[in-house]
Amino acid sequence: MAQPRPVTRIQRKNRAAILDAALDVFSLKGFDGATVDQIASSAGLSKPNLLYYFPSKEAIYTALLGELLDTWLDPLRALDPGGDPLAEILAYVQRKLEMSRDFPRESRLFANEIIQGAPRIAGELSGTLRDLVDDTAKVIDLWADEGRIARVNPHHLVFSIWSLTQHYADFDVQVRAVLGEGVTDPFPEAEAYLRTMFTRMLTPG
Amino acid sequence: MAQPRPVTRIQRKNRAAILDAALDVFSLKGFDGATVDQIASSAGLSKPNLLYYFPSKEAIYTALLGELLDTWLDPLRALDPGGDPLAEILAYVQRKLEMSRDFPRESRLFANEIIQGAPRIAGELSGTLRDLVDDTAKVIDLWADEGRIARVNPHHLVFSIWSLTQHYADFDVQVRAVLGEGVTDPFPEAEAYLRTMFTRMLTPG
DNA sequence: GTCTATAGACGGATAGAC
DNA sequence: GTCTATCCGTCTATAGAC
Repeated sequence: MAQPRPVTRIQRKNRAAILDAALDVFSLKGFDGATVDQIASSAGLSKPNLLYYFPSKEAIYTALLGELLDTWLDPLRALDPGGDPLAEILAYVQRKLEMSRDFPRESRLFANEIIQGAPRIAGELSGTLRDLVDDTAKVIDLWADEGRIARVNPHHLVFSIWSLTQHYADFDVQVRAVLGEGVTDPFPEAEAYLRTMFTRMLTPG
Repeated sequence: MAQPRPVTRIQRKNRAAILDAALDVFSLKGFDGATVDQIASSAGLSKPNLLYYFPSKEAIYTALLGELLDTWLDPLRALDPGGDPLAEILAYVQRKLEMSRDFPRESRLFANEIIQGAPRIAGELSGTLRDLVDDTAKVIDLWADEGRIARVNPHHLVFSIWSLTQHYADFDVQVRAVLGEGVTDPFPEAEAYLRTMFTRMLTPG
């Protein structure tokens, strides 16, 4: 085995700058539409220098995807089966909406990947993701069995939370165009709307 | 003025084949990720022959977008202010969901365009689209004033209908991966879920 | 670690024969 | 209308000097 190289401060800094720049470009253009030149100049590096840190465009992209998938699913993992059902679901909606507000590039990166057929994370989708959603669905069904929330299709409930919250990141341009110049931040209204929507839908009786 | 050329049957057929192939490729790869070669071979033509019908890649793309925008908004235009409020909204949801089922490529084409900053339809979004949504919002507010539906933020209601229905086209791969191999058609369940969701949310009292 | 220079493949678009 | 051949630009990636 080779000795691990000492990682200098400048290495860490450049690697981070590259991944940040790559997130900018890939999330806006998709994998095929992005170019290494755009990433390099956005990171303040020359193209060969960037390729000194990552062996290929593909390697940058998969490094990004791999790091992101886990953090992206954390809010769902945080859902507590022992908590108050409606409060737990509303908290999940809010966390997801906050991620759309604070990490829109990450949301668009995943959206691009899925729309293009998820060629690089198809395995994760039908593995990790599917298992996690199935577990969550069991919890939701149990809550409905106990009469603590109204009965809903649990898988489609999860889909609806994803689509509603991610919409404000992925379709941000459209949301702002429709709301007009007067609205500088659509998120407070979105949060109130989603809270109302899910409360009315899930309150028993 | 030049005389309009007679349009032969083969011209109409090739033009249609090109647009159909372009829809395949652009919806899957986005504008930058698509190549003229892919479109040409998918249409059964050589690259120079394709460029005999359209002057450029850009021209094919804008021709597609222009033709699609109108039909895409037709379901919203069909919403009748004189009809029963809940029935009108549920009918709109259903028409949009049917479009996701029957025209997923069109949905993905728009999704790609918006995610990438809508460089070619920004004007339409803050013009035609915004006016149409504003008119619809007034109708929804009026229905709430009259107590015929529960009060909701009308703009975000429209956003939620878009995001929930288009999700089943744009994120089709993810939906099917999560539901598993047993589910061949997610749409019947989706329709039932959305009908329940909006009925509970909009029923007054 | 970072650069200039460039290889080699592929992109959009055109010329011109048929 | 359709083809082969090709121009020219840009792409990813590498070689090699410093």
